[in-house]
Formats: sequence, structure tokens, C-alpha cells
Amino acid sequence: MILLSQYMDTLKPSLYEYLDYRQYLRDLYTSLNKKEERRFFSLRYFSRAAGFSSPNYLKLVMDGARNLTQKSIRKFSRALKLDSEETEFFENLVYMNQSPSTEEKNHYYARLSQSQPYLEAKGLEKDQYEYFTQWYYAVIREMILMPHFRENPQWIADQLVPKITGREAAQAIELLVRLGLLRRDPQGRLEQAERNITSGEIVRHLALCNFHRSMMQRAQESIDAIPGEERDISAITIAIHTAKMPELKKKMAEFRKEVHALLGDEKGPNAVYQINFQVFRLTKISS
DNA sequence: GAATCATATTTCCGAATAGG
DNA sequence: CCTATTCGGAAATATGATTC
Repeated sequence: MILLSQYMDTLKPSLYEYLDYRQYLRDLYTSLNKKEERRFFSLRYFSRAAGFSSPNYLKLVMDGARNLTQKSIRKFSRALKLDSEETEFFENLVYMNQSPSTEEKNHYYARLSQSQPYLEAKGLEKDQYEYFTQWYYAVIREMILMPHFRENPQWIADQLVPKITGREAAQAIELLVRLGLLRRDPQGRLEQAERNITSGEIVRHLALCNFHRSMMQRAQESIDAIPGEERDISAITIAIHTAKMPELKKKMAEFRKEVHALLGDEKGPNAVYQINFQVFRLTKISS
């Protein structure tokens, strides 16, 4: 029995590599079940170890047909032989996955990202997440292009509307450099580096939700904070068929590219603007 | 308090395997 | 070689929680 659990440990995928607990369970199940001819880790075996009387419970959870409750999380972590740190991580993972709102997801992700083993496994991912949590990171990266740009945290902070603190600006530069979105030329001046933010699906999705929420908030504030000639907020409300959505998305993508190509190249910008695109449904779909 | 949704258990059935 | 038994997975059903 001791040998069996030791053997199990060597095949177990590392929990901290995952931000999707169902994926973790699937990988764990396949690696313990299919790889070897010894198929000791069956659904039934798991249910026995966890104290479920239904043999297929793990299967239902893996398929997303069942969620886990506080009680069943404990049963799972016992059967998976997780230590107390792993159990806590697993618990937050489950709650993050099952939260309906991005606010809650953020809350649980914040807890996950404090875990030391997670940082060791996915340290950069935390930076990538951070990049999308504050609207001004992207803005500062663009500000570099302005000829009168000064690499002085307080100056940068004062240029932004709304203002941020000098400390935040300094930390922003550090983050952008760490992410490879900014680099220093031979003279030590900051310049943009072409680099895509690549993070796992889960973090990317959560981070983008935060980013857009944050930028829409700026848009809302701009109605009062920015004079009319310096903004253009327009909208249409229109009834269309669901099938038209791909076409609409394509049009919007084209326009984004067009704007970028037409205006993005210009020498000597003197300010940074944000252009938001939003389309969303306001009624239920009738068939 | 009925209706609906989600969770947990029971039942069913095919495949593999051990025993006669 | 056949049959009984066990195992694995999925569907059906019961139970509990939540909503209106």
C-alpha cells in the first residue's frame, strides 16, 4: 500500500501547473490510469478512497457535469492525497472555476497567485495578469513614442488622466520591462519591444475581462473629464440576426487594423488615446 | 409551497477476467 | 470453453437546495 502511493506520486501531475481543476483531474486520471497496465486508479477506486458511494462521481466532475462543494472538495483532496497547502490551492482553484462573476474569479485568483509553488511554476503569468489589471500600463507603453516623453515617474504620473502616483508609474515601467514590452536601447532610453502577452487561457481571459472593464470605466469618466472635441462617444442600437455576428466582428477587426495602419505610424504623437469597440446583446434571442 | 436546478446515489449493461 | 464474478462507465433516479 505504501509502495502503491509512492508509485502514484511519481505519476501525479503537479497541481500548481494548473489553473483549471477539471483539467488537472483529467490529466491525473489519465496518467494514473492509462499509462501503465496497472489500472488501479479507476473511478470506482477513487470514489472508494474519497468516500463517495457513486462510482462515477469523478467522471461527472471531470466532464463538468458536476461542481464541487466545500464538503466534496475535502473528500477529493483526501483521495488525491494532497497536503494542506495543496488542498488550499485546490480549493481556491475550484472556487475560481465555479464562480459565475469575474469579481469572484479575481478574488480567488488573487489567493492562488500568492501561493509560493504557483509563483515558482508560473511566475511570469502573474506579471501578465497584472499588466491587464491596470489601464495605465498599456498607456505608458504608448507614451514612450511621444518625442517629449521623459522617463521620470512623477512626470509620467502627472500626464495621465486620471492621475496616478509616481510610485505606480515607476512600478509600471519595471513591469513593462520585466514583461519584455519595453526595453532599453544602447543609450539606455526606453523603447517599445514587439512582444505578445502570452499566458494561459484562464489567466488571459480573466485578465482581459479586467482590462476591458477598466478601460470602459475610463470611457465613462471621460464624458466629464475630457472636452468634447477630444473625444467621440457614439453608439447605435440595432436589431439584427444572431447569424450576422461573425460578419460584424470581422468589420470591426478591419476597422481596428485600418486605424492602426493609418494613424499608428505617425511621427511625433503628443497624446495617447483609447478607442473602445463594444457590441453586446440587449435582449434574449428568440427562435 | 410548488417548481426548478444541482448534487448524490442507485441501477443498468457491456467488457474483462478468474474459476471450474 | 463456458459461466460466474468483478470492474468500469453511463443513464436513470432520488435527494437536497434554491428560487419564485
